[in-house]
Amino acid sequence: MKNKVERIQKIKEIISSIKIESQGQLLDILLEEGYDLTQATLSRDLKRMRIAKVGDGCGGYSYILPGQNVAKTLNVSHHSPSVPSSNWFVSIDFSGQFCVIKTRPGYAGGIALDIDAKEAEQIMGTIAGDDTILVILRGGVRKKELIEILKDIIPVID
Amino acid sequence: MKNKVERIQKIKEIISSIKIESQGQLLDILLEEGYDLTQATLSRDLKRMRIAKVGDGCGGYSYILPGQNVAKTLNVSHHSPSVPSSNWFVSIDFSGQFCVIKTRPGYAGGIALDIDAKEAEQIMGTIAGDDTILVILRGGVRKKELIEILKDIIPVID
DNA sequence: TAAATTCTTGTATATATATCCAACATAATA
DNA sequence: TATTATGTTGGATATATATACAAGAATTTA
Repeated sequence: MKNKVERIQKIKEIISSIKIESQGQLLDILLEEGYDLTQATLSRDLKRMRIAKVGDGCGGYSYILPGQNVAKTLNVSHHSPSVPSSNWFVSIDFSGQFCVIKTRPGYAGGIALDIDAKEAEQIMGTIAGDDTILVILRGGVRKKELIEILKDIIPVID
Repeated sequence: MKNKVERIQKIKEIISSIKIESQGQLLDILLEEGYDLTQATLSRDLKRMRIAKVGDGCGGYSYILPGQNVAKTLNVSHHSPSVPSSNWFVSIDFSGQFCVIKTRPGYAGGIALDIDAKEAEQIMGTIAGDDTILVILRGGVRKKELIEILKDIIPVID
């Protein structure tokens, strides 16, 4: 099956570049890209590839590659029209006066600028690496307050 | 709900000690242990805990904690941790929930990837510059715990 | 305390995912 | 080549998992 090798590669590529929330979503993208397969096959592929589905900390789910943090930058075709607008988002976590937002590789800096631009008094500052943003909050600021501030940057937040 | 905290702890315990293949199996164990809950609640717990279901490589599935490494299908660390003389390492410091690792110029990014790849639940995230890595820990994580996680990467640590 | 708000949960159900079976393809062996 | 074994897939379906909703705790606020 010549097609299978290619398909597996493509799945990796997609999952490492945009946020996938279900097999159905991934299937749609693959079909649009011209691959011919069914959900049954996709399920088998994901099992063999050891791709995992986990909560994203934000009310949704996300499929992740084993060791996805070892990020290789791919030349990805972003022409899929069904890609959600928040395709950079990976996860969000809170701990004390900090919030850590994980993004797809390369997005952290840009998103941090957006957050800074809101000039919210509750936010003391942000530090961004390549795929992680640290948001430092002023004392006593609650999780909910920050979510309120971020909700138009992270649309899927709940 | 006083019970919830305990239950969450128990779930971690079970998943880290025996192989769980489905929520149903985990649910049965919890019920036997005297916990009173339904599949719906368990599903929510697992989502919040970011526990993932992945193929086990042997025809089945396995639930894993965020800290447990999924065996990667490919690619290994470039600068082998087994090399005793870690010429990149400069210093390590702890302060509250932060750990700052200094490296020789240019190494920080690569080492940070290795730290991320461990997917340790105690680590909330890392941010790397050129010669400095900031490791952000979850609340209550002790210095000793982090050292245990890092000892593969920083061989000289004690 | 009362009222309002925010959690937590179970039931019932919707949705998502895995797998049985049969068909066909591919590869290996005689 | 013929035969056998192994692998891949889709369709249908079974199974597993997620969630809307409502009820009742727990927590906060007035």
